[in-house]
Amino acid sequence: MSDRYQPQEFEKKWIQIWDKEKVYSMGPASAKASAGKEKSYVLAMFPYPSGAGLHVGHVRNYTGTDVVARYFRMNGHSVLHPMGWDAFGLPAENAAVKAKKNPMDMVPEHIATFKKQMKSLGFSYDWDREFTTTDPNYYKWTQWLFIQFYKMGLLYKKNAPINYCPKCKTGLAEEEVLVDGTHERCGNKIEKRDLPQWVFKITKYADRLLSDLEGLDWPKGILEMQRNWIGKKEGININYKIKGSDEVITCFTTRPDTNFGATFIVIAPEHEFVKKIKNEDVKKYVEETASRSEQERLNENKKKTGVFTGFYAVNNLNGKLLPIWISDFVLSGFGTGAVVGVPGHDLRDFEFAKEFKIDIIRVVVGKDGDRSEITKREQVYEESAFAKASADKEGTMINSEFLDGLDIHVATKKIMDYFEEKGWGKRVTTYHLRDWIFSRQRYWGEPIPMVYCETCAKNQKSKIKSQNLNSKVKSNNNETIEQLNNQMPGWFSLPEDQLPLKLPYVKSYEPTETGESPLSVIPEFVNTKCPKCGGKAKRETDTMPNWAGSCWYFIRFAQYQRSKIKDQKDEPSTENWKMQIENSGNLLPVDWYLGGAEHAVLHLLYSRFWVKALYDLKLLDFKEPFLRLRNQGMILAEDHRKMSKSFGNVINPDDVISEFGADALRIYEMFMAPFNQEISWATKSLQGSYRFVKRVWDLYQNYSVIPAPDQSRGQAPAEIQKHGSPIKVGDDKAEDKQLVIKLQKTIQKVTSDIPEVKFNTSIASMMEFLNKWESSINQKSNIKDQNDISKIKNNNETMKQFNNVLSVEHAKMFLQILAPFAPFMTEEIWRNVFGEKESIHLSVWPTVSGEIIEEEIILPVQINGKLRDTIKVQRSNIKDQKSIEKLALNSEKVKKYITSEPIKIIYVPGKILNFIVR
RNA sequence: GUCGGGGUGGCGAAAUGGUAUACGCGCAAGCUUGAGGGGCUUGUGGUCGCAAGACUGUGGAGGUUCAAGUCCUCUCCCCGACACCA
Repeated sequence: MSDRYQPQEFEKKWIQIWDKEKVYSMGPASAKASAGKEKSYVLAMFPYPSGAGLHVGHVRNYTGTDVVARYFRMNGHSVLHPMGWDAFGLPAENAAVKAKKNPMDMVPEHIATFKKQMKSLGFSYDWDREFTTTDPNYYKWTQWLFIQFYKMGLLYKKNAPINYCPKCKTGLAEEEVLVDGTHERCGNKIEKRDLPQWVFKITKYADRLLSDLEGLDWPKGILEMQRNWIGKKEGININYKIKGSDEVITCFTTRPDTNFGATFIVIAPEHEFVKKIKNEDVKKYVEETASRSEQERLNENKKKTGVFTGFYAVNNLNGKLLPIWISDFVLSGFGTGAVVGVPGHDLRDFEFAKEFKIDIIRVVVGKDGDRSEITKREQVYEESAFAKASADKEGTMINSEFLDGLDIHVATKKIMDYFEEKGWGKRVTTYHLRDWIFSRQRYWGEPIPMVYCETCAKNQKSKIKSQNLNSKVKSNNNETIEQLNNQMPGWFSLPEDQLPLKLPYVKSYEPTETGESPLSVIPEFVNTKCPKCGGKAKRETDTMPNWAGSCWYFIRFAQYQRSKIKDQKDEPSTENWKMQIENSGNLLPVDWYLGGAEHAVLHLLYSRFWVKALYDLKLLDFKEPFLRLRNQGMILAEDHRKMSKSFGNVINPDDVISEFGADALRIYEMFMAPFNQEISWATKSLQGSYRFVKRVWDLYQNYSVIPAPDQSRGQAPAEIQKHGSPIKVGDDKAEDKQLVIKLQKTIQKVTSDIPEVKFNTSIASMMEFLNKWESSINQKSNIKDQNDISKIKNNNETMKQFNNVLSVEHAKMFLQILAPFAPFMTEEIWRNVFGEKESIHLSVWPTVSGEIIEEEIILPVQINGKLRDTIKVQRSNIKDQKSIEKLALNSEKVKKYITSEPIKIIYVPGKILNFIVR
């Protein structure tokens, strides 16, 4: 009698045994890596441990990652598969505010829940390496890194606009601002306020962040999003003299080829030149636009607004006067904040010209014979005046004197050269990427390890003044720490031995009235000694954003070995950092990084930036953190909406596990759809996976009650087991050959699918094998009446012969390829049914030797490309076209369609036979 | 608007240019009566037909090829990201 499948009973047991046996701990990495093994660093984006516990979406991501990790582990790689907690940041703080607790107290509780859930799912993490970003032992290093970046000149402090809610009197994070520009809590309009902020010079790395994308094995879409975010544009700054003034307006354009078509200039309301205009209309317009939020401007979208300044600029090319306008459609933050209007070939310029009745001149015509020229005034404001030709990035120049007849790309180059020769313009590269505001006026983050000393600031300032009399401080990208200090007089980083700068445990930590950090009202925190003069000084009270901890956590997993290397020093210093990297056994960088696409830009960009900076500091010897990236698709609720408490449609993994077991949940989530695809939960489909798991279980239970009938088929020799014996057909006469061939194919399929992240088809192929295995048993038992199968299955004596269809050795191989997906059940069978001493998860992945030996193949036969019949062909015969043709022509179905001598016969060996008849 | 990803049964989905719909769900019939989302067997794209079988079929229209879901051209629709970036 089969033992019933009761996963709840044995899953708990294996969690404990795996922990005890340290099955998934890699131990000191340096030792293992030096053993000449290939390494695989397999990482899932670590979670923010919320109070809600693990989501089935987490389960999907972590299971996929776990399958990959287990696969490489069984394939002999040295696998690093860690887990930790990203616990700083706004969500945690908000949750704590709501619960009226300190996040410091809540985080450990949440982590405990997450960890318990992860263990119940059987993820093969090396828990020896676990840490949370909120642990001072971790963030002392985050702070240390901040200091290194500061010292290399990557961090500076300046006034920058932050989101501020006047009603709540507090600074806000981007995430708290809704799309319509209101505060998510009170619904009030958000203002921008200038407050001093720490800013990261990420723009210095823009080019490298862009070009290094080349070598990454990432989803195309993510690469494209990063490229767009960096937004490199090559163009030219053209200087226009203002008539009757000494002033010059510089416009950035990527399309100087159209410059003969320029009819106006527009500057942003924030442009420098605006301040010099004394004109009531201008003043009014600028005030109006300032009072409207960026969102409002966008919402009013279609209609262009603007005001004429009364000034004209001169187009150097033809001496034409260009009226200078002010409009909020020109962004002060991009390019030079001034645009030359070419309404014939830019949609926005066109709309503007239409609105204010400005001339439209066409200077590019399409290649498709569209040669209409706009000359007549009446035509000018017709839609047709806007020529798509140049927007489509191809066309030929007209009305442009020496450019006439040239292709636009040739013309662009030529006129750029011309502008530069004449000294009217200069080629420039601009980026969409901005420097990264790194300050948060919030409690729940890493304190920024900087101190401000007023006394030193005064001294420094006077010193700079005297210095400046002699030599000017050059501002370039290679500032020394002294030069930097001169730019930020009075600011000092904490000495290394003062790290960690701990976040104080306090009762009240809610945002303050002034928009300053809550830490600023804690005197014990603020007041300190100046690291330089020893006098009174004040600490920086801003904290780091939640990105800080996740920027380098993957490095920490590899380098930090806590109990493993007892003498490992962990006090932040360059020496200790380098020592820890050396001891990390070349596990870095990350080989497989799996997670949601929502981090396409920010987290992935910031991490890449830090790694490059660390490379420049010679603290790392690689330039990219994540070599391979794969996205997991979201799981929606059964009703196709997002899972949410308020909808009441949340599936809790704990409930699923207690009902179906962790293996069934894992199999289902891997089988439900391709890994990267969004999918709705379906409990019905989960049952199908449960059924599969159960059927596998039942089949193997029959082995448990029968001692291996034949010693030679029992335990494979230990040697072979160690090195993974190749599967062979025909060793065992009793076996079903066709079934063994199917097993070979299944092993091949799963082996090639897992590294391609094709978990769904892996499982499908194993299901196919199971179907075949069962039907083979049915066949062998000569069951005529299918209804009796269940009766017979309960009879041990009858079952004995059924087992003969697959040898113990082969039955174990199937178990092995299933093991990454269903770790609990396979382990239970591996040890209890087959009596193995060591975990199946440390066993060696089965291999398939040589070609698959298939005696017969089924060959489709077509007539005129239409399938008419299939014929069985001996594999040995496969290259003999003549005999195969003959065989095909024996078929009645084929004969029927061949009424005359075939004109042509196409034969692709083993694939297809196609007769072409008239 | 720009970029990216997609359109295949009732549903989730498979298919190095070579038997379209594997695998799973659902459904139907039969069996098993331990029928409170239990098990087993068989069937299941559409149309016509008692059947054998025939025709048709991967959003649409063309094309390349002995052969197209797959390659090329055009087009329609859906999803995601960015968006007045000059």
